[in-house]
Amino acid sequence: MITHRMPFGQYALIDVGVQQYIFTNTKKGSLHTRSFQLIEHKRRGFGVRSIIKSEVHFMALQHRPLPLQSFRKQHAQPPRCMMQVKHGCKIGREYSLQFAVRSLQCTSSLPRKLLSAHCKLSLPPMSQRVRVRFAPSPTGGLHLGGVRTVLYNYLFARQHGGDFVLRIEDTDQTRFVPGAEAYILDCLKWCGLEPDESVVKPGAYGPYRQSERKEMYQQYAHRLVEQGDAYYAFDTPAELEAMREQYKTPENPSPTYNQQVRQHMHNSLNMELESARELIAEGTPYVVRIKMPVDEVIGFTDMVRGEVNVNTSQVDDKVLLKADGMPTYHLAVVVDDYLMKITHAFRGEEWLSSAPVHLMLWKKLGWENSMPAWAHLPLIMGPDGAKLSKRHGNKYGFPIFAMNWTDPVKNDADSDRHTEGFRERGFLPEAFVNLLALMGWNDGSGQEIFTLEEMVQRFNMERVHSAGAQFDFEKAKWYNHEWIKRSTAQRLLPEVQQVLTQRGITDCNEQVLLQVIDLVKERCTLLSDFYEQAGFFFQAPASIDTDSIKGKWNEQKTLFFTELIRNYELTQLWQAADLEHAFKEIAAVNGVKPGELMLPFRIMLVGGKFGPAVFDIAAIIGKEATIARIKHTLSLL
RNA sequence: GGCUCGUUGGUCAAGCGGUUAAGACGCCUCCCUUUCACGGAGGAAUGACGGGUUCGAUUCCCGUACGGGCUACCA
Repeated sequence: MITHRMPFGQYALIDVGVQQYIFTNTKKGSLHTRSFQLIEHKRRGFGVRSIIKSEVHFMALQHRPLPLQSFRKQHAQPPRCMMQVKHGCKIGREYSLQFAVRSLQCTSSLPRKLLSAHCKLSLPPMSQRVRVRFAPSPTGGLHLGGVRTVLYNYLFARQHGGDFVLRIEDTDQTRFVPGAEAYILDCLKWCGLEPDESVVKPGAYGPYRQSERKEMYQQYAHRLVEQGDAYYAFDTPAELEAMREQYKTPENPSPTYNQQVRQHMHNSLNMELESARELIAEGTPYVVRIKMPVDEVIGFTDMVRGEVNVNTSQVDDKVLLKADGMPTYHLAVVVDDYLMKITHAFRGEEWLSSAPVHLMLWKKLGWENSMPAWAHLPLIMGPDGAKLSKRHGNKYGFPIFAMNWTDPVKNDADSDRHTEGFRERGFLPEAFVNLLALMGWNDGSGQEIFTLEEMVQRFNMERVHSAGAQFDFEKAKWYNHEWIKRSTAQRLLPEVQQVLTQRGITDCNEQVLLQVIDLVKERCTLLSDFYEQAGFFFQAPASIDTDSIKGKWNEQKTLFFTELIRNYELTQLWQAADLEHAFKEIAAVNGVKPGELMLPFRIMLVGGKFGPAVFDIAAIIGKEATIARIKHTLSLL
């Protein structure tokens, strides 16, 4: 018989006779539906196998973070639900336990590394006001993945009644691109994802540009040096290059400034701190690097990936403060997230491997209790499976950026100076945001079309995938098509007007246009399609597909159309039904099947084999245009 | 190479130990439609591999393979 203990936060402490185990769940989700990892055990006398079919009781999950120590103090509270060990087994040097909770079953195993002291949760208490941030660097266009990150931030913030802040990460002076910041703001505006706080709408936590917060970072960098958690390094770029060359081997193609290497470099670790200060006083350029501890395991609970643990020995000593006095991303995110009271940090998976550095900083700066919950979002890939980049757009012919972007630094000779955006390609912002949301998230119901409001309602981090998704432009177009079909003519009006204007169709009656939009919208996948589908209502077609008529043309048909012209010229009735009636009557008189006449008539009016019902078209374009177009085509045959 | 994350049809994906393995995009066939589209009905196509646990594994565990990411005084 196994006595029970209970989990707090994510821990389940289980007494197994004389053995004591502590479990923590390894994945997102609640305790009874996820797997657990046995993270600490004391073996006394008998193996896991002997507890097969024993019973374990434990407490229900409480969504409250708790350090291991305090957990231990409190574990005497009464259990709330039962867990039954179903079986245990040994795999190599590891153990696997399987147990059932109520009717559900879970499996756990002993991890390879015993991670006893590192099971602190990173979920902040939800009583705190939720604050999230998107922190782009203004170095160019805003691409898909960026917008998706914004979207998830936005949805999460709205859903929890929190704040969404936009922070500009412009710490790299060398990569400054004029206009990029304003462009990002414009993109967010177009998408309808406007931040609550930003450079143009400051809140209580400004400034919102990192370059304007320069001094703040320095004090923390120096504090870390004081504490011995960071150090000054005087290595020149050439020396660093030499170091890389020196340590480079086929097995280790990219050596890092790590725990071994730092002992041989020009830094304050290898001299008296005073001498280092003197060097600095003399004006020697220096950087501050973090001193990663030797052989500690550092881990956190990622909202999408579960437990992530890394040994600090594998992490290099990243630069925190650059020689120009600016912080690197690593220092800046931590300091700013802390100062801006960020509760949840969403970013792309490309950041996962530097998370240990950030974690260490939170810890060493003494802010561990305010650390945000992390969520590393899956990457969006190109058709070839690699992280989506501008390159893919060029190669496969689809946009990557939200809106057109012209790089002011490049000149016209550069082929990639101009990059096309989804907006200019003819996407509706509603569709763009919708399709992005579904790259990595779904609500489980099978629904694919969501309004922003619906997404705010349904969004749930627990349903965010951990695997990357390949971007499929065909599917993206489908979303747009769906949105165009579902939108009212009134909603589409401004965009359609713009498309037509750009193509030189400037004076169209608004009422007529609304009618036309409803008639043709189901044929438009991109907004630009409205030119082909609606343009002929306002302008005679530029070219007529006479080849499709000529084959079956004959004198009889010419006679029919001349008679039709005569009839239409005289009639006062110009409704679609009237026109059709007259058309069929004349066909019958001439002994021609209407079916053979409809296609030529359509081609005369629209130029090709497409468009809505012919008589609807004739009714809208009016008597004059209808007759003129028939005559024009007749002259070509 | 090291570390790390991932792996259900061509693509997006549901599923949380027992299913004929949803649905969507794309593709194909048919119907509707005197054009194109919309709509409707069908179809082909899926759990990387090897072990383990279990009465039973797509689902839990381990390993291998493959893919991604990171490996800058860039973010």
